[in-house]
Amino acid sequence: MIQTTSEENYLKTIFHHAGISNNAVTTNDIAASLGTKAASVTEMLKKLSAQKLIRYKKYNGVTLTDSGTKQALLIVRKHRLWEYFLVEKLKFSWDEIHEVAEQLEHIQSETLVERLDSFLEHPRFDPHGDPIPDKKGLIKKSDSQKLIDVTEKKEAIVNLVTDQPELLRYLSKIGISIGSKLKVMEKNSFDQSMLLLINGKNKVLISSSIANNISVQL
Amino acid sequence: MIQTTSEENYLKTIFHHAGISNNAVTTNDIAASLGTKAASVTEMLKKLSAQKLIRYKKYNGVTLTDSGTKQALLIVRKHRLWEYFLVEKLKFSWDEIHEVAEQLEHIQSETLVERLDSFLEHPRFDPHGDPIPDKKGLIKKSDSQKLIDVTEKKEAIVNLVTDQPELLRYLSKIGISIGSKLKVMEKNSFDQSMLLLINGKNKVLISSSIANNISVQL
DNA sequence: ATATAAATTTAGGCAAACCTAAAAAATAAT
DNA sequence: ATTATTTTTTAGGTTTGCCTAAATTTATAT
Repeated sequence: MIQTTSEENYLKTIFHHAGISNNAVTTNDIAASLGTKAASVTEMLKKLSAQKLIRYKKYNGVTLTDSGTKQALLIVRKHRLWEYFLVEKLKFSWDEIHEVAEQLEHIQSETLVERLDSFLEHPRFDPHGDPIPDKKGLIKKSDSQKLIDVTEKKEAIVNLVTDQPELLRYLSKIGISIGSKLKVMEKNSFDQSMLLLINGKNKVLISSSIANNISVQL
Repeated sequence: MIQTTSEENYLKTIFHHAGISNNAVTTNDIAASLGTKAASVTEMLKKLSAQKLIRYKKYNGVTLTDSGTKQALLIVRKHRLWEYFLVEKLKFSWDEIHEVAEQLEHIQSETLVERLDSFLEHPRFDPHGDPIPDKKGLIKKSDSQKLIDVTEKKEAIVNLVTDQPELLRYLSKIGISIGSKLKVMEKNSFDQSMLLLINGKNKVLISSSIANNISVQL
């Protein structure tokens, strides 16, 4: 059940592209992320599929199975723990850590990960603010935060909206309600407006005052 | 100038077999250590030779070049620093560390090694008591110790012998003088006698009273 | 010194993970 | 709806690091 480094990288990439809602991911997207060619991706998808880590149907993109998701989350856990270690203990700045963590995340030793976690006193977020899954691959729900504070490229789920009927009406019109999945596509620094992708479908631009009134969790 | 993991393992193995005095190492010995077959070793020796990391002449064994030795020492440095980390910080017992350190030593990042070294406050010996080379690949000479205290399988260089003329005569007869390279082949626990390999050539058994009067450094 | 044994190298193959180029399927555009 | 475009897959190739079996070289033993 141990994956090769390459298989792990594919799982991780699929996981990151699929987002929380485990959307189907395309061959080309994977190739682009990994810097490989589509043909190589197809080959690997067959291998991962044979291991039941992904659901793969020709020409149809892939989704992670539960088992695949768990594997991916454990790799993410390792990656983020090492990032935390590099910043907190070795005093790396957080733009130096990615390359090294990419290597460290593939070290195979459950003991190592758990001892590292203890040594670091069970951090819940990595230096980029991303949550660190626990040893079972579960991400503890983060406390909710204002949408306006969500970083670019992050996905979040709508949690609460203030009960101003006018705002609620507007939000429902553009397709935002509790439980909606939002991805922050762009944040415009001059006016704090945000371009959102709603439920993976529609793009909408919202003003900072609206973003300020939507509460989400990652 | 960056090696593959496999190349690094070959260099390290050659280094460990060659000992301080850089003796020629045989194809079969390398194969046995690495759990590969002789044919695979031959193949790799050609690659390392092409990179001028070893001197290789068919049927003649190999020795490390200066460049190869330096590479090997840097890998050893990483290995031992990680071992120290695992024991001192992550509370591994020292029989659990080898497998993990074997993986960690191949992480490619000079910055990582140097920051780790600082974080650990520049340890000079790993948990097995082996010296940790510095960033230039130099092993600081350890303080001299009595031959009787040297661990089995370790190599040491004769440093000082007490000036008892009788002892000196005896030692010179069996081929031991200042600068001789000794490898401790066996230590007999019942009488503390030691079987030594002198300068990689002759085997000699010495009693504990003699071993007690020879000072060496690793 | 010659035969036997052991060590080493060569030759030919295999699996993993990549590639290019061509074929097939799905999507988009007129 | 049919063509054009894009995406994906298939069909060979390449490289790295390993393998087995056979050939060669070196070492050992009578």
